[in-house]
Amino acid sequence: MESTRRLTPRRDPQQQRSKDRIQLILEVTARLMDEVGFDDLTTILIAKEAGMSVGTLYHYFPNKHSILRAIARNWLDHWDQVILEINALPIETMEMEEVVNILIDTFARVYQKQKGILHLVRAMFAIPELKDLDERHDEFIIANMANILPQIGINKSLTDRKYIARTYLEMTHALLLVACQQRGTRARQTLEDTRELVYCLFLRHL
Amino acid sequence: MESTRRLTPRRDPQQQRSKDRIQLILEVTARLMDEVGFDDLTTILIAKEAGMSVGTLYHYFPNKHSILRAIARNWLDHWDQVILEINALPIETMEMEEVVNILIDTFARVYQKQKGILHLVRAMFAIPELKDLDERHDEFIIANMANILPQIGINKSLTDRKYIARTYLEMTHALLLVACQQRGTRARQTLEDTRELVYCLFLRHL
DNA sequence: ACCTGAACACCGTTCAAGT
DNA sequence: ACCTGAACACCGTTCAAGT
Repeated sequence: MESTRRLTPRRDPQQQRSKDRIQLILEVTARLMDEVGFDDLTTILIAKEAGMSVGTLYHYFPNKHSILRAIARNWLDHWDQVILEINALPIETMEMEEVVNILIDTFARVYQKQKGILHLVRAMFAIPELKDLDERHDEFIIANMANILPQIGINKSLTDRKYIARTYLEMTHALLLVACQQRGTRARQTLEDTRELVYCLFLRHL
Repeated sequence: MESTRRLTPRRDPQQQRSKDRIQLILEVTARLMDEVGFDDLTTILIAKEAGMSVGTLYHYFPNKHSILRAIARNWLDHWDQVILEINALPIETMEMEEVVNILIDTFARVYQKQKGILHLVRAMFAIPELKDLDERHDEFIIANMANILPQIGINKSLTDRKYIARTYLEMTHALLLVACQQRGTRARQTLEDTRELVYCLFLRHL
């Protein structure tokens, strides 16, 4: 252990009451992140809004970043689960176009589902302590995509497929965030473009 | 004025000595940003490394963010200038492929030129006070791209062209940052992919 | 056993005093 | 006129004392 700071909750909650409080802290933090912004989000404010003292807050989370980390984890875990489900589909039997549709639709839903996604992504990018979470998740998505690619006809080396998967991931990430900030027709149009560009990327590496 | 915080240097430097010191602060900050990271970058450290007291630092910059803002401004200004130069080319006479090549090559050079580009982009994303800089710049690039598009055969409404330009900007931004983190063949491959995807995006909206 | 909040450490910023 | 750095405000974090 030594000087490495803990980023996980101090201890696993045993009682329902504790679990509720942790959940409450996460919800309050996610809400405040949207309301007061990232900079004015203080631990004392979070504690006050959650109806407890700072001390109690620190009883459940070892530091401020670990709260954001827990929110990020929930989101990334959901995403990981979704890619596993896609990977379990009978992809070899499908058209590439259909697979791309499923990928984009599912990913888009993952982004739209998370409240305050823009702030969360910003936090993951800005806070060094959250970088490892983001990186591990990226690698997980990339590994799964590298597994999907040969099933749609991209029979390259694993290294090459991982490389393609990274390009896929970064591109969709950027464009899905744009779509999250748009409404109605425009948002749908961006999804269409994303779909088409992914299709284009895959065709190029066939 | 009232309670709005100043983000520009306190006063325009009149003497060469002052200009040198401002330049020194910017260089030291850019270097430290890479060396100690974003979080451990304190004003006292910057002042010490620049061989002056905090007070003197604050004589030239009203606050910490304004230093990062000045670095960001320099980069964005360079970029703005580059897009103006491209816009001044006889684009109507060129093939779309050639135009895309020039765009990607030039943009890639803008990204590679900036020392610590990843930290800078992170700062622009994370610090709300720098958001307006980024937004104004985005709009400038988008306006110029919207002007270039009809010259390569994309004759849509201004709104539609701006929309295409945003997709172009976000996509290239994401992928050029990826390329900055890669080396040699891989980096070149990412540039190739970016080129191809932009080409694909433009063809789609022809 | 769990909670509180004053106290501590640290960093951004200021300003009275020095040259 | 310019510079210094102790002092102040504020926020993350801790821990002795309370229930």
